[in-house]
Amino acid sequence: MLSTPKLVTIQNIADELSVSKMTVSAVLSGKATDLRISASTQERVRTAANRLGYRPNEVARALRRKSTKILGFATGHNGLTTSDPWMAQILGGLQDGCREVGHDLLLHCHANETSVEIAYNAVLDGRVDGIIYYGPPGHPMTERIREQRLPVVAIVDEVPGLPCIAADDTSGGHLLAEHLHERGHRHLLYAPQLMDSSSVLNREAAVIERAAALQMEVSNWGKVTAGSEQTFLNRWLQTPLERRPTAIVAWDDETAIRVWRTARTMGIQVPRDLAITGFDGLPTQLEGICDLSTIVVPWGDVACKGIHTLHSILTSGTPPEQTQLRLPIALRAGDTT
Amino acid sequence: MLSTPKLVTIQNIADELSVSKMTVSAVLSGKATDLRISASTQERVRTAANRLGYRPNEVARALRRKSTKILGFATGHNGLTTSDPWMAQILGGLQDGCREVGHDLLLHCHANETSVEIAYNAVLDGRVDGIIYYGPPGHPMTERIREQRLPVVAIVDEVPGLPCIAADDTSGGHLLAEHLHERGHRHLLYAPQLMDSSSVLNREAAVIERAAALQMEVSNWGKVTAGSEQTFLNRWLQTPLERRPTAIVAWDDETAIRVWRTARTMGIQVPRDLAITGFDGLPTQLEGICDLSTIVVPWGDVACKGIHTLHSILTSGTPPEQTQLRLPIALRAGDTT
DNA sequence: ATCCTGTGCTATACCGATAAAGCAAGGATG
DNA sequence: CATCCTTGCTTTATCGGTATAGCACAGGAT
Repeated sequence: MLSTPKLVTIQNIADELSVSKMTVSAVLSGKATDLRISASTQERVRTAANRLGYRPNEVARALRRKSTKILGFATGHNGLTTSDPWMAQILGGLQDGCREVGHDLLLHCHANETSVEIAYNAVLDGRVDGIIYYGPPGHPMTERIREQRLPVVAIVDEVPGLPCIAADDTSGGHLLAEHLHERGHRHLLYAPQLMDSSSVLNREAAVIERAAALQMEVSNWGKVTAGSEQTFLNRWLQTPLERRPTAIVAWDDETAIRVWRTARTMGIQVPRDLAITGFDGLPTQLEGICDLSTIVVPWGDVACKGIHTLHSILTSGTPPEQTQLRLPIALRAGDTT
Repeated sequence: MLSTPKLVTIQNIADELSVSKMTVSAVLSGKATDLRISASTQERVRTAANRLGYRPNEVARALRRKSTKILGFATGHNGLTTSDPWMAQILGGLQDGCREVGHDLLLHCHANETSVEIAYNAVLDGRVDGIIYYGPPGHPMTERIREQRLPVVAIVDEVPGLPCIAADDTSGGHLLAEHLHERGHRHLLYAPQLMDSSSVLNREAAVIERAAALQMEVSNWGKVTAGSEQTFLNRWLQTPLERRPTAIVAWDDETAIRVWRTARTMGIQVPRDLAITGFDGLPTQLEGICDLSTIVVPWGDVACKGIHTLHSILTSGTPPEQTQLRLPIALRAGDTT
């Protein structure tokens, strides 16, 4: 029969040595000098603990110290799952961060709205010390989180009133516009995603802003949904050359790839006739097939820094002065511009 | 200042109503009839609990019941991270399973060997009730896990002495050999990975076995490492036609794609001159570029079923009779065979 | 009048740790 | 010789719940 193994407690060791359990606790938690435990007793306790294979019960500790040393992760973006490619990077970063600050990571990213509610409750239930939140600013829970001053750090997307670690999407948009300008483009076509994400909106705003500053025209024909690439490109083909954008700036890598693939099958020369850019900088197992020009978002770093920020909030009791952070983002010029 | 919010405890409610905390506990944990609490008192307790926003402290409960209702996940495969594409699917399955059985999921998949040790300790520390293990059978920790009869369920790779949920890799290998036989191939070239994984070894053995049964020849030129695809294919080109394998059976999708890509640049016609198959059935964001013939491994289902198995072990106290499970696997015939 | 039974709750202990105060014995000090 | 300090531990309370036993009171049976 498999079952939770019998635990060796501090009391077992105390009985074994005929000392009080406080003595054992003091020795094993390093407070021996505070309580003035003799060297010989310390030695006896440590030996017995080793022999019996003692491990302190973390649940009991957590109850006493009122902290589980577990951090939670919740997403408020509907439909987002751990299978999404950038989520994998985020998870990796969260784990790295947790290891660095000595906490564990509890996942609450079910692909539905209850995720945030579950995570929110997890804090109130004392299951986690704090939460990393990746979701839209308007989620109903964010209001409660602010009101109750719960230890929550937002990542990737800004949430008013909460500390936030994100990528510098604005710089990313600028870099993209500048890059295309350098390559001689004067008319861009932005392919947006209408999602409740400040990150995505920042990308768009920055491209448009910098493009305008560089005297470039920016068109917007609405989103390129999966399946509508051909229609989209047909419209492009039918546009007279003088009014035709020379580059499509997709809101993310996936869209860019879809457009690129369709363009290829339609005989459109990339980047000669049409340049295409993405945004995300995701590695893919098919890398090399399409060397997409894109902005590399440091997903892992954002997540990792988020954990550190959360940890310092929990440790210091107050949010660090710099709770809004934008991590540097870089252009990766590929073959599509 | 952000910090752990002030908790409403059972005692607060008891004080408020001038009843004992046991009364409150009984009502709120549904044991009211056992303890014969009057309907009016029950009502008063519930009202007060709602008004004060009471939530039971899960840590205190966990201490008493000696179960955290948290399950851990550990990988013993060195270098494996959450960014690996099949890991994303596994994580998704683990989460689904956890939600179904009402537990939380704690991650311990750092990309190094200590992952298992950390997870192992987490059980002993009482932080998690049990563990899902994805790693090689020979990991030193697996021995201790067996000895101490810890609640651990292996997934994907078999570990002697532990319950295991895996994909039916053997059937997958058979399907692959049969498929290639049907397409007229009589000489396969197996591109293996030498890794300490029963899953991968099963794939290989099954392909070879069924190929032999179907009178097909199977060659093996060793692994195709990243970068050596060209050398590998040159050897293939230089092999006289009559001794040349007509299909490369790669141990996984990623290798298959690498070979396919290189073959294409070398002007080798796929599948006319050379067929290529993978194994994993991963969705990719570049899907459509290469419609690889592969075996679809139900990673998510394996993980989810693993959670259910672990849960039933913890609940029943004994491993269910059927602790070795192989989930069905399917062929997805693409354009490369 | 006494015993018994059911109702409705309270008291106590416990889960496994830690914080804080207490206390006995021995040596130093006045 | 009485007082104080130091050493080396022990005692008690606490974290926030739950399990178990107990107890006061009312009403019916004997």
